[in-house]
Amino acid sequence: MTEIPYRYEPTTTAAAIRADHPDLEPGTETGTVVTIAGRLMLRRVQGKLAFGTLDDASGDHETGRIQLFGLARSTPDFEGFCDLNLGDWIGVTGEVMTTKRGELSVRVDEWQTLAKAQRSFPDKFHGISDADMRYRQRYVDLWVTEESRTAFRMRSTVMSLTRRFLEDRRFMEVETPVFHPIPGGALARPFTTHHNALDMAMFLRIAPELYLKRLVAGGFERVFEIARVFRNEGVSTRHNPEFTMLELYQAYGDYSDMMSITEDLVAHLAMEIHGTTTLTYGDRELDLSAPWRRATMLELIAEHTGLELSLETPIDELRGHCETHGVEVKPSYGPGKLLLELYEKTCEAELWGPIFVTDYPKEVSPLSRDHREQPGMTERFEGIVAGRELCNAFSELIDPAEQRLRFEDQVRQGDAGDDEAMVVDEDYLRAMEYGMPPMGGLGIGMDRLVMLLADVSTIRDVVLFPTLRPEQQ
RNA sequence: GCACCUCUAGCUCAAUUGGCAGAGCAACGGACUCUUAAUCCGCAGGUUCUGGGUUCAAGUCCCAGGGGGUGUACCA
Repeated sequence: MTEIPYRYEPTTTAAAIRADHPDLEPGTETGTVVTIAGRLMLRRVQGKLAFGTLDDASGDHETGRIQLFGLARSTPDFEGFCDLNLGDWIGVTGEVMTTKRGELSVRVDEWQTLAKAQRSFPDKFHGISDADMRYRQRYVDLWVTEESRTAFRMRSTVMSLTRRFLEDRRFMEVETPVFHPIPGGALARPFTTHHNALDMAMFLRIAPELYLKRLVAGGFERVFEIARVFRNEGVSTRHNPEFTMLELYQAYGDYSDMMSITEDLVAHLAMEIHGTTTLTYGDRELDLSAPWRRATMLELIAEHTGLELSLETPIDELRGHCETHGVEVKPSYGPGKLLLELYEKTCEAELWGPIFVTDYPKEVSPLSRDHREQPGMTERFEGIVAGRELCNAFSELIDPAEQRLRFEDQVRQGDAGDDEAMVVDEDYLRAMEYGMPPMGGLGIGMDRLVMLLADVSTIRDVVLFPTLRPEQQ
């Protein structure tokens, strides 16, 4: 039985050794003694010599690995070293040197098993191809699949850069409840749970919006939250039941300020991560540089279908156009909802973008403020990139009387069978009644943003543990 | 939810028309003093996702179920 130490103290990493020792001649002995730790990914035993490849967390499959060089005459328990299995974790102390063939290596002068792999690692060359296994056993995937490590490192970088970007603009990060007594802030079906001591139903949040706006009413003029939200919907390459949304609210701003922040943030992330705002997504090029195109929903419908429509268009005519374009409608839909459906089915997927689609009907925007020029419309926009909604933002509705009317309209839609309609949130109205300043609000789907930056086509490649059915016994 | 595809050794994959389930890697035993997915010799490894059916004979065909993938719907 190998004794496993309780702690181990590496003095450096594979990447650092590489960086510190570029271009050594074959057969060099540097005199530098290091201690490193990681996982044995490859092994080549040749009689009285043994070569291993150790991976650690310091880089990718090129930079984050280093060769180990063991010799029968100097490596303690050489037999044991040769018997190590792929997947074992080990610590090694020895001199940094190059082999006769010039490969930078650490000579194994001392070594220590840190973990035995009791299960055999996947094929060292082919890795894992079974998607199911990659998601269920992410702990294996991360070691074996280079792209997977890269994507999740990038995700972490995106979150970190986003925080810094917003803090630099005087936004304050806050945390609001995940358990909501009333689900609100978005149109979606919630997950329900129950609090035993309080004996009450609770809902996992579908959006942090209403709490964040309460904070602005409370005097925190610029707030943001990177919020895990939960929606009880189907799963797909673009949807995971729990996902991460950035929401921010800025007092005294409006939706045009939100467009600027969105453009600047996305371009900033692209520059920091890729050094350019021109990315490849799938097999197409994507230019994220500001400014993004802006067009109203009605303009886009006209562009894609040739139909000049408006909220004044007779409703039967709108229904007819929906039918022509294969859009399913319910009798309860008003003109606003019909226009939105028409836009989504005929335009959205065609927009490679990036583009801000502006001016959404009041009927489908219960939390946005009336458009200052277009009656029946609100000052709302969605950012569409690569045919997908990336963000949603508006000049926030701040008038409690108007908000009450919007809520009541939602209740009517709910009574008419829309199980995603909102309900009246009296406390939110009370907060408004104390006075809520004009503000702009923005929500960005962070998972989808990372997908764009990492050039992956399924959300499961940017969510560490995506929702799956439990494995059968 | 619906449609299509898929499931074979720990991993990656073969298996002709329905005719004895195989290989590489890993593991295990051995050889090898400069390897780079090391190489060589040897050994072992299976409820072919599950359950039914057709057949002399099923990994293969049929039915039902399960997991996964893709598309579609739902999802601002």
